[in-house]
Amino acid sequence: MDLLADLNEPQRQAVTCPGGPLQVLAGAGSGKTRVLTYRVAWLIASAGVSPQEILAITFTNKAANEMKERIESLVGPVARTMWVSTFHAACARILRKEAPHLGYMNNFTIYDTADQVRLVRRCLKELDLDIKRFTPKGIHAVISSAKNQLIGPQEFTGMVDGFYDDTAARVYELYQKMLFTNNAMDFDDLIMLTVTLFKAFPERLGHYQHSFRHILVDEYQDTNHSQYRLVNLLGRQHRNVCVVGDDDQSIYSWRGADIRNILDFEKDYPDAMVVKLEQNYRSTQTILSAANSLVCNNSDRKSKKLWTDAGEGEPVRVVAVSDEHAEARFVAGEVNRLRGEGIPPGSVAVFYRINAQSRVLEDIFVRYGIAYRVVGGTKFYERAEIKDAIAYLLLIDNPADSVSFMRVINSPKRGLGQAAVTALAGYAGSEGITHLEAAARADRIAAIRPAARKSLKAFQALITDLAAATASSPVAATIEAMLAGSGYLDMLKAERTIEAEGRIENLQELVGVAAEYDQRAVGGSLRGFLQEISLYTDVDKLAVEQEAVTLMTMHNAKGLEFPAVFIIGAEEGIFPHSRSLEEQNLEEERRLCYVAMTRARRRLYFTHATTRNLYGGRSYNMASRFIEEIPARLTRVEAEPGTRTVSGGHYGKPVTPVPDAGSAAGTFFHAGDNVVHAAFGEGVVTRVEPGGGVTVRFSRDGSERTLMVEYAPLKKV
DNA sequence: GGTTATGCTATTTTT
DNA sequence: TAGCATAACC
Ligand SMILES: Nc1ncnc2c1ncn2[C@@H]1O[C@H](COP(=O)(O)OP(=O)(O)OP(=O)(O)O)[C@@H](O)[C@H]1O
Repeated sequence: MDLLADLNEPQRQAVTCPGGPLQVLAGAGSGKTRVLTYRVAWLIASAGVSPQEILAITFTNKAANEMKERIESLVGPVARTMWVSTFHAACARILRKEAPHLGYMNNFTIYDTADQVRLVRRCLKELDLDIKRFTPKGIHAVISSAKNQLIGPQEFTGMVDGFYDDTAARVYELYQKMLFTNNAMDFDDLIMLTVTLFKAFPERLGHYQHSFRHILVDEYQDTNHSQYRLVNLLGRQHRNVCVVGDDDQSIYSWRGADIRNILDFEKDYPDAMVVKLEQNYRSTQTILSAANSLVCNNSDRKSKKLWTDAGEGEPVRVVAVSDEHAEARFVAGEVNRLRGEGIPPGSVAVFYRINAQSRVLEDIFVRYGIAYRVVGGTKFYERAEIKDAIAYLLLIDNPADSVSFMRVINSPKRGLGQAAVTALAGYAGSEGITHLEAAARADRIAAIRPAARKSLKAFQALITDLAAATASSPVAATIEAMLAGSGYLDMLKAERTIEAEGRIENLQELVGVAAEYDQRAVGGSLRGFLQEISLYTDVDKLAVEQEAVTLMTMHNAKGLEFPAVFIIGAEEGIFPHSRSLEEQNLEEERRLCYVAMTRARRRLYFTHATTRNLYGGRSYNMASRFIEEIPARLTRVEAEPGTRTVSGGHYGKPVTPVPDAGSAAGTFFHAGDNVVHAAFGEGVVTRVEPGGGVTVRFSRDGSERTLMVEYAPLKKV
């Protein structure tokens, strides 16, 4: 069987394990994901397991799609009926069928984090609590972590004490009630309610236990308790549970992930077969040794061997720069240099600790003309206009959804004030009807003025009409009709600003996404579309655009690999982040560093800046302790000219100056260059000034301005 | 009731 | 710094 030809011996052993509990605990790049993928393929192709009997769990939707594709390429289209998804998506799929058992409707809405926090805020207000003291975010975090522990509202109330937690418990109860009346669930509910369902309806559990003959979980080190329980319940009958992971790569404890899940697997399944993988197929020996030395500073870990036959490779480069601009310029210059070494920009990734760090990088990349794409950050689906549009669609699909109703009832402005909306909500509550139904009966609500009544009724009619039309029209058409009919598009057009144009473009992109869905999904529906995008994040659409540098947080980098990796902002306070230090999470930060480093195949860089602007203030940071945890023999330490380090010479090695990456104005702009400025438009360089300035004459108004190259949003054309 | 301004605040990581 | 929420104002 040629499936097995792509595997080494221990991998083959894991892949062909006939059944029973199986654990693969192994270091980075040792082929764990490959094992999982091939095991699924093998089960289908050689063990007579039907694809429908397989449940494979991945960490992101993107990883799920990749795995599906890979399996399909190994065993053919039969693979399409497998369940390969995230925990959340799998549970959502189960609950779409089973929700009525729990009193929810099948078309429940899934609230994203912002919706959840908004709902908590509403609960706090309803209970007349001090929002300053009990911040919606804080309370939400408490509720979320309770749910991750499978602690429902009543149970939570019963077990906590102390004023804060008691208050949180009251909010939790109301919050859960509100979700229920809105026919909505939050992310954590997806898992918790699935477990609840299985506990309350054993025959439903039996059904799924029976149908999932094999359960496989990737990135098992980042599962939380509720997910653990779920796997445990589902796997009870066949006991064909295969988990794959690396305790050193557990980086989501703040989201409830519990490293004990993987460490205790053998306790839960004493008969488990345990396979170790020790050959790394990704990185050079230098990178591996560096990462390993680093992570050895953690206690409480299962030590793992890891070797490679890829050779020594280049030293890890550690570069000191003066500030974040110099840092970005260094990276940009290096990206250009790497091209010459056969590493195109598409093979380069830049990782940072916090999203805010991407800004400067983007600025400089634009100026250098380097293509890049940012993964994560302000996400497409979190933009206000997209959320508004989706809220309309959700309301069309689920008239009971009061959060969506509230979101869009006055955007665009419909002449409804606080008073009218409150009266409407009150009426809906007392009559036990939805907000939308209440809008239809606006005439009966005394507190609402005639003009407002009229627009409420019009709104209700709009939504109802759109809902009636959805069955017979493609999703894209529904969205277009909604944008036009609601006046949303007109509102943006009337604004006549750059931002509004951008928003219109975003909405067009949404229509595009829907059109793509219409084409692809046979028997597609508005509901299907909404369900698909409700669990969708930007990481999932990380398209393999060639030639663009990838910018993302280290968390997003999990599971990926790149020939060259830059880890920027390697400074105390940033990485490790000061907040993590406060919370005693140094070891998790170190694991994050380990994950980031082991994404690199051949080249690895750390940069740290003496000073940087962050949150509006200037800070001076020492180089990250993580840098010092890498043995000096594996690194090459350098400093850009003019860089002074904070603590001075704490490296074990003399510092070699690095040639300037080309920041001087002269190297970038020449008299006669055509340029474009973000605010002033197109122009031409008339003079290059000493000291990093250029004089540009702008064609728009004929003005001449002298600009500092370092700061001006100026680009060659 | 709507608009605008100012005033605040919170800024880690995300399915 | 910027993004949001509330307050003052029209
Ligand atoms: N037997 C093998 N022969 C050749 N290449 C392999 C083999 N096994 C894995 N690889 C390659 O090694 C790389 C890492 O594999 P994979 O992503 O499965 O590892 P992993 O253990 O899941 O990594 P991580 O935990 O770091 O995300 C991939 O490029 C994969 O194609």
